[in-house]
Amino acid sequence: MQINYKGKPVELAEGVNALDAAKQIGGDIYKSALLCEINGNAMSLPTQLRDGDTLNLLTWDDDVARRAFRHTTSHILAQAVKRLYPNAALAIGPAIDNGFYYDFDIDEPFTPEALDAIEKEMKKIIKENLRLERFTLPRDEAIEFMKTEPYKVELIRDLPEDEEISFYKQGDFTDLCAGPHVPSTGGIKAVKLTSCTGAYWRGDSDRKMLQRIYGTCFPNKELLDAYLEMLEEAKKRDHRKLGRELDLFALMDEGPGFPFFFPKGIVLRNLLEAYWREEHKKAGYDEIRTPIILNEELWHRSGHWDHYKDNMYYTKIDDGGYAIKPMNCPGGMLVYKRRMWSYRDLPLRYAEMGLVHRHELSGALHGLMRVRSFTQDDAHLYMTPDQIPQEILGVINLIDRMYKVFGFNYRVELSTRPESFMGEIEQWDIATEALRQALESAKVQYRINEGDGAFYGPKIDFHLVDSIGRTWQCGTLQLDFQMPERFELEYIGADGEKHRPVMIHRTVYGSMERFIAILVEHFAGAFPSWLAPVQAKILPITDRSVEYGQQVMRQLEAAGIRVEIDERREKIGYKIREAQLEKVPYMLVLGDKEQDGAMLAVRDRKTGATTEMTLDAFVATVQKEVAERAR
RNA sequence: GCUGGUGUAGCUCAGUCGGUAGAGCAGCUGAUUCGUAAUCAGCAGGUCGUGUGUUCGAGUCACAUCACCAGCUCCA
Repeated sequence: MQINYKGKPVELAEGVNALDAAKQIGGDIYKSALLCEINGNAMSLPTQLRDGDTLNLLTWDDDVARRAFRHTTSHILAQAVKRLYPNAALAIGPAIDNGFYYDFDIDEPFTPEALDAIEKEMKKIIKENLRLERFTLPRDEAIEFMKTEPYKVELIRDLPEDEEISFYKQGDFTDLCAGPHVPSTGGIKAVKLTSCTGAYWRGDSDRKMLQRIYGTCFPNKELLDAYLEMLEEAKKRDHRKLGRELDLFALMDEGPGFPFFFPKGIVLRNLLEAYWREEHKKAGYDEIRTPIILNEELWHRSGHWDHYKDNMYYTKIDDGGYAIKPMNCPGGMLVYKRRMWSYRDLPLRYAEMGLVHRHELSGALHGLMRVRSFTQDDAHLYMTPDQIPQEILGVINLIDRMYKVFGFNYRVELSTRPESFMGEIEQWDIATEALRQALESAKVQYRINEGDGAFYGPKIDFHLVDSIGRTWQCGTLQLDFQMPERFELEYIGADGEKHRPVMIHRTVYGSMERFIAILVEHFAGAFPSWLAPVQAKILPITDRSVEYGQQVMRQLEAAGIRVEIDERREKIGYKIREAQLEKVPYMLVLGDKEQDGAMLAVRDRKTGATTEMTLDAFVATVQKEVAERAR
């Protein structure tokens, strides 16, 4: 028979599988192939080929193959656990980014020592080099076959009627699985179990908590070591560590989830706000500010009471009930309602740096990424229905422009109607479709996040990545027909009649706190000069140069440069080391030579190179970088 | 909130079998006046997260509680 491989015909014996074909094709591909595609479908290598098939061999470099490799390792994990804990019930064990996990229902949670033993057993299974064999069963027989595994039975019952129910068997272990897999356990050359933790069955906090084991695996030990080293490096960028080291911000025991910002942190924050105001002014926004504490009745009217009351903080003023705002929109509504509007006034774009408080679960708090008190760079846009597409696009473009200045790559998600929602389903469908069309017309790559919308409307979320690859929602764009309804917002149309405006809620940074955390990790604390809390540090070599240093400092300050001086009687090497650790972009080393020539010796933090220049030239350099927001 | 882990000086960490607490860095004092990533010496610094208990005696054991870390759930 003849198959097609890389556009060329290959002659093969009848009944040969893809693994045999790989051997016959020759070269190293046989050793590195993990998986194949037959006519475009990902399949395990031992799959029989048929005359006319198009074959593609996949290696570690292919995402699909990596996932299969990790998935096979999760089966090995399950097999090892079953050998050591025959009573453990199997739940699910998928491949994830950078590794895999498997959930078990077991009486005693796993301990770190138990993980070592399980990892040892996994290595034994790998050494046994067991072949993975696929078979299928009709639904009834599948349930009968898995009758000792209640979670598997539940999974089988939930499979669609017409779905083929397949199993993979490796030695003494068989698991319900759609596949595909690598051919045998021997291919997993490097494996490490990284952690164990509780996880709810099917992600539902009302259901039983199972025990999850996480691990990672690679086709060789070098890749595993490189990965572990990368994780160690990433930890050094952790914003919680850098925030303390660079004296920017910190969280204290006295206020869990309520961050403190120190002078340098506030410089950074103010710079971000200044840039934000500049962009928003250009984009036609006006800025407002609304109170942090508002009357309880307002929160009933907005619907927050019904959908958000467990996340809110409350207080009493005289005898009246008040709530601390968890969102800025109700206050914004009142600002809109202060007068009557004409269709000629719309769209109206009101931005607000709004400080909100939310009672997040204690276990959810995470440095500045997830706090209980944060400032949203919020805005509410009020428009006529026909202005919707253009306003959505305006927001998408604004977010894209601002993220690019920082050099961020971001991921976009369209989040649809949640289980707990306000309003009519038809309106939700219209709003969701409007967002989808805007994404399509802006040619933005996105994925759908089913059921993750806000209670008042669907949304587009913009996610940024932290130092160890976790993603965090920052920017958001939410289309809302509900609040205008609830607050009876109106404008007078061209027809002289009253109409209801449509509203968009949106943020760019998301929250100042989270954005700063991402920013710190993105730059590993070494901010570009336009954002650096201290742009230049003057390092006099001896006491003799301190006065010249102070004179330089005054001139730089007058030119608007953020500068510090290190007057301590320390050696220059020591001062440089400290300035370097503080990640100051420029160090000005000043000694007798510089003073005599009225020059500066400018040391660049990035390269360590020193350049002689005049004060004016240095000012020009920094001012140019700031103006361009150079990275 | 849930599962597991951690909590000792400002920071990073040691502390054995239960016998009354230790280092490096930072800080302070003094000396050193020095040319591109750590000068030397001395001093000071802790109710061992908090509380209760067991014990002749608790950093160490038990229970409770608070905070933090990883994950789940939730979310900007």
